[in-house]
Amino acid sequence: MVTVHDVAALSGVSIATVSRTLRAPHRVSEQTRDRVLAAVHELGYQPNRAASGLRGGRTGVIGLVVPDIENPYFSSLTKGAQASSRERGYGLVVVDTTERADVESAEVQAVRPQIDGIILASSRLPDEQLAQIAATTTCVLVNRDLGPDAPATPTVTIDERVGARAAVGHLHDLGHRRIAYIGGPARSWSQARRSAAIRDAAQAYADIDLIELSGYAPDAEGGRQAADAALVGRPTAVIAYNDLVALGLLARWTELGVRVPDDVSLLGFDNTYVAQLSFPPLTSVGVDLREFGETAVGLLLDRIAGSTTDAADLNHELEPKLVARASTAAPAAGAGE
Amino acid sequence: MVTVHDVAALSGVSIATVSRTLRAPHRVSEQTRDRVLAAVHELGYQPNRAASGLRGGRTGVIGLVVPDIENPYFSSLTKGAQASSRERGYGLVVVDTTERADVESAEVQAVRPQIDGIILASSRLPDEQLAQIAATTTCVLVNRDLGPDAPATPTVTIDERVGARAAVGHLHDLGHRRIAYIGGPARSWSQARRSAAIRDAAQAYADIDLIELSGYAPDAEGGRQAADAALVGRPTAVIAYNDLVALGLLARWTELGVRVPDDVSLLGFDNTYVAQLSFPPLTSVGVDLREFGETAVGLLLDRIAGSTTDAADLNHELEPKLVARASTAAPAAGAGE
DNA sequence: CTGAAAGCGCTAACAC
DNA sequence: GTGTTAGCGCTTTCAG
Repeated sequence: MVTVHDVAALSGVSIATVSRTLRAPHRVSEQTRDRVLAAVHELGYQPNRAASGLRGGRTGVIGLVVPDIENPYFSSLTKGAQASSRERGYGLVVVDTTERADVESAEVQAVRPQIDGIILASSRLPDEQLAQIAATTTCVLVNRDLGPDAPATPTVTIDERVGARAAVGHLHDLGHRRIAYIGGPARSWSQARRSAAIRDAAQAYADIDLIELSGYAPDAEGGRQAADAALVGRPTAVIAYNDLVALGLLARWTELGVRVPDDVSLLGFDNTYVAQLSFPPLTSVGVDLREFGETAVGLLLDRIAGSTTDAADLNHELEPKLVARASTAAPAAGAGE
Repeated sequence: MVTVHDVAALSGVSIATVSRTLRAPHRVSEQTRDRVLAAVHELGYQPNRAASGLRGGRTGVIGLVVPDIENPYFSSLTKGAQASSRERGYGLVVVDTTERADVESAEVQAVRPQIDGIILASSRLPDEQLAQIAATTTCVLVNRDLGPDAPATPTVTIDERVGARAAVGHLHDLGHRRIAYIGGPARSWSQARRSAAIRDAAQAYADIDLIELSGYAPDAEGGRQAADAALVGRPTAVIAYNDLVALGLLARWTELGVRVPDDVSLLGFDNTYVAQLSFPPLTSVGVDLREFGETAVGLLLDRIAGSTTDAADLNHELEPKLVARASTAAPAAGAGE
């Protein structure tokens, strides 16, 4: 392992100068700088982040905590976060909590000493515990907030109302009037917001009948489970809690001979890459997930860099877009009568 | 931040005893141990891994480098690795190289000082560079080797011959005699092994005609591109390089009115979770990917713990299994004549 | 502009 | 068994 001492020896300066050359180049004469940099290059010197963090307080590493890295939603988000933290010279440690609050809590405690800040995505932690972490750590919340009376914590969320309006509007434009919504887990923060938004969006149209179901697992299996119930009210279009649920619905329907979009239109949420994998490809509403990850990292890093703790732009709400694909079309004439 | 000093003060011992209580409990009297542990608990003390690594040489962190975390293959592998390293008390830092050798090289250099070892999955690095890393770092190679004359490096690979035999045998059992293989990128290490294995497996049957194509991108888009060419020789079954390619084939075929498995059977590789998302669900050949990740971590950690550098069991070759789903069936009577 | 020196939190000799 | 002490590699005063 090559250290500052090696570089110092080779370039004939003290270790302090080596450190300065790297951290504050303007405080070193140009010719020493060149000599040091040459030595750094020649030896392939790599500052030891652990040591530098120990002394300087900053570790150069941030954490990203997700419930399930296997979920395409979070893997795309992670990819964006990774790219953007690398670009800004930070390391990223990713933690998969396997959806468990206890694991999340333990892991956050464990990584805290070695990071400058943390991004908690779709945290499963109860409000008080989350508030406590937010109060003692530089952190950014993704897909989650703490209510108005909680300590000011930056959040990045999705504007569900915009998404719901896009979804419902798209279906209405196509001519759909009976629409079913297959909701996710009853206690989920996102499900609560999403279903409320869809209800509101539907109410804006006097002629839309909305059939609401909920409580399904937010994955393909949940979709399969919901496949029969979804069609009970004879909707001409179904909105699924997310793409995975939509894919489950689609698979089971195809098995049963129900055709999409001929018999029923199908629309997913989140716009994950799996929406493009099926046939027909899924119309889906969501933000660019990599960008989502990048935004969260940007917010956190700005905070760490210590710019203004401007309470004004603490909450970033991203606007989802609808990506129309073949799974939605006009209802068959005479359907849903 | 709470340190050893705080714990020492609260429990009325020296910092050395605190450290000992945590690292070598048997070297401390039972009653002091209890006192220290109580203090640790009360203060919520978390050892600072950076500091401990700096002094002790071991950081308690390992690295996992993957080409693309968004790819279901690697996200499942990562999930397994994460679970197993957590279980053994190690932190895991995941690096996504975005398939670029230069990024991989730079990132490996950057994380090296802060980790005890590294897992390189499907490395894009040229042999010499990889050999150089392997020589200077405790590492484990996944889906890649260095040839027989290279420095001894532990490897976890998939036994492609077993997989190919399972795939071809399954199709032969169903009655298929004309089989097409849609290969991946020409220069890929896995593609080279996989196509050779399939060729060998097919040759074991005198009555099988194998049609080989290759050079397609290893994703759904590659599959869509290959959809027409795949059917040119009128095969009754098609084996795809991986599940993503299979899904691309399936989507495009469905679009064209070609039915799976009625018109043609389809079989994927890797057994990623996306194989269960389509309709029909994909028959696929592969190992349990989480287990794959766990195995790699286990190997690395055994190595770090410093057990025998037994050259004997350096190369772990996992046996893939075929998971039969609805995408494969007997060929239609009179097909492929 | 540069060097000497103090210490970040921790572990591993080495004394007692 | 337990405490004292010397650093790990680095940054950062403080002198010069």
